[in-house]
Amino acid sequence: MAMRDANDHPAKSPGHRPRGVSLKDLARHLNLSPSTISFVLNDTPGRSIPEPTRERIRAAAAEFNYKPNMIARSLLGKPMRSIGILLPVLGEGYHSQVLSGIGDLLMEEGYFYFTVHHRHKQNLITEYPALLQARGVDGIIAIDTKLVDPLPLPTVLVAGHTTLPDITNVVLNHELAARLALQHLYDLGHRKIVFMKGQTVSTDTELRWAATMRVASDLGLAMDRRLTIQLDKDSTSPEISYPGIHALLEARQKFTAILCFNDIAAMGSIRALHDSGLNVPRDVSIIGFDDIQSASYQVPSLTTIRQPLKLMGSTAAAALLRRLAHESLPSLIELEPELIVRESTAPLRHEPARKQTH
Amino acid sequence: MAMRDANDHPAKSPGHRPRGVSLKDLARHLNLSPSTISFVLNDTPGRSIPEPTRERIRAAAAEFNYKPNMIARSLLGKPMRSIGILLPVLGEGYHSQVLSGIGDLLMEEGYFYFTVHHRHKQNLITEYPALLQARGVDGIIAIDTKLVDPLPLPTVLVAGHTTLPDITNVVLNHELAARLALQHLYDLGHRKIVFMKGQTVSTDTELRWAATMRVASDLGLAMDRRLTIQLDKDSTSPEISYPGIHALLEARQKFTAILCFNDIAAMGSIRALHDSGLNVPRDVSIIGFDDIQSASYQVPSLTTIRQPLKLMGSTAAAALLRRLAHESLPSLIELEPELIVRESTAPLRHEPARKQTH
DNA sequence: CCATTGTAGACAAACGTTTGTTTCAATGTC
DNA sequence: GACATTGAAACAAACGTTTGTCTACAATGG
Repeated sequence: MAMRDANDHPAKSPGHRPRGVSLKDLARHLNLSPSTISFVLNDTPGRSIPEPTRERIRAAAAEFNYKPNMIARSLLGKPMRSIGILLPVLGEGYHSQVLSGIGDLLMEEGYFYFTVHHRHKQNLITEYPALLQARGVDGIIAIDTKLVDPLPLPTVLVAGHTTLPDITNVVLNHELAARLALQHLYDLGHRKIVFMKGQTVSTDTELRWAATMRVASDLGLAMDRRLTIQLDKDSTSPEISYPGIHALLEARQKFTAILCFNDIAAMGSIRALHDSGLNVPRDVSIIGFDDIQSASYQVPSLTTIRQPLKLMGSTAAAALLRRLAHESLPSLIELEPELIVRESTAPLRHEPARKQTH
Repeated sequence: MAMRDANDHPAKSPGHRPRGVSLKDLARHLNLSPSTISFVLNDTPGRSIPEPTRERIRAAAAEFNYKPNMIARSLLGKPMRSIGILLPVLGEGYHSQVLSGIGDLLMEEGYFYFTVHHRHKQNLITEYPALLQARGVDGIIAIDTKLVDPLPLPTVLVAGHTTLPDITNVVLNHELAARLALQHLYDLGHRKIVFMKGQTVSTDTELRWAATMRVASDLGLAMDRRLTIQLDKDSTSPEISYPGIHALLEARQKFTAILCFNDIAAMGSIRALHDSGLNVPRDVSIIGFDDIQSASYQVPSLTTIRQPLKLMGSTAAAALLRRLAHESLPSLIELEPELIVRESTAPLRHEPARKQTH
């Protein structure tokens, strides 16, 4: 049962990294060569090993909980079965949900993954892929990340919108998203709508804005520059939308609805309105974007455009695995948003609106 | 500038894993031996290499963006500078915040990490460490995970409460947490308090419950079995507390405050009360636990016991790195909670409470 | 002038796998 | 009985590093 010889200290020479049982250990124990064991454990075709020997080997492998060292294996060019995920920031919300979708699928398929956050810093974005490669990842998934150079490894982007060759993008149908949101507000009677533009670091910002503009003009909705909020703080906390809403109220702008860039901003907006004595949805309708987990448990719960975030994650992961298996892939995979109507939107009241805000 | 010879296809034989520039490539280019380059790049002491040569090597390394292959290096027993993180589930809330604290510190120190979720399944918990080891991690951090066997690698636990030898636990001072929460409710005049016990899978459940019992008895608060909610669904969504609250209302129990197991449950509780026509904090005071990011942006915002989650994460990570550097560590690191008073708690009203709930 | 020392490197082994090739005995064929 | 075939396994090279040892040459000292 004792695997190692008596004089074979578990922690060896200077570089004493704890290591599991090796093929060699097993070989010594079975009086076989490492290669024979490798053949059996990998079911390598074209090698004749009699069944009794195979049994003996498999039994010993199970007994000593032998796991092949992926590191040695990958040095030979075999896949390491681990991948790298690049994202702007850890924590709640959008990235977290996508990550969760990726993680579920990868673990199911027996892949492990590194998570790497770069806070949109360009030097980190360019540096990390090589460091991941040095750790043996087979491929990379980048979420909401602006890639400039092509990566040295198979890559799939979530919300990436790049035209780099050989890269698959998993994106939302922003045109439909904008249509669902604006049509909903329009049908409720809203005409004075505040538009919120995302932070410039976010890769979705431009596409979504353009789509929103197009749909607004289709519906004959006026685009009033003064009813536009530009998010700037690179934060994942609801305070991002606080200053913008506050400025609007200060300037005594009239509006009856806000189309928020995401649910976090929607939460902040509700809070800001609430703090100024305005009620959602009585005085102002709010529509969010993403449908993060807490959106349905807010008071009021958020009407929002659901992005299938987990699905986007798992789709991206599945795409990368297919690419690793040398299947060919489309360069664009578009997923459909969905309007989720909850409490934060309501029909326009026709009584003369609020007057005093503070 | 072209690094490889003409006949040296970038994608070689069958096992064509894309690989970066190797020491050998560099050696060929510089007409030096790999070892010499290794000496220079690692500043190995006791080797005499003249400055001009050193410069030449460093220049070439920079030019070709050479990064040492950690995999080959780790095969020799050197640290791989990556670690494995074990946690129950991805997504929002507690784990996510701790993870964020760990991730920040690790990346700052140039470490990479695998994230592995096991959904409290015992077979996965026992299996994953060996698979992480096979991928070369130097150590493991486990969050809210019930370990049974000692791991083959240096380990730090967050909210682990194990007495396994050689393991450092990073935990909250639950005694103080319970005192802060109950004293707050007590001072507001509440005596009929609902206690909520966490899911049995959560490692914090027992300690927190025991501490709560002790403090309650210190304050002379009655423990009414009928005013106890046992969470059971293993979920991170607010619905976990919905059934419990609902049952309480059905049974027409009288209570004026709820001490929730975490903020998620608090959100669900507020929602459940709200749906039954009860207002928080007017009719019932709610106190949460954790202070997750969205706690302050709820309406009403949550009074809660803040766990320094990010700090717990970074503390655990720092501890692991110290252990990897062979420094000795205490087996317990206790961090202090903090009472955050917001809108969800209020003084007890003395008018006869609500009567009809539906 | 020859022995000693020091300098600037090259060389080789090792880590744990995979895999193409070789070995050796037993069996089968003429 | 000589020879080819096959079965079962060992052997060896390779992957990209690190590191202990070795070599070639120049400079120094007496």
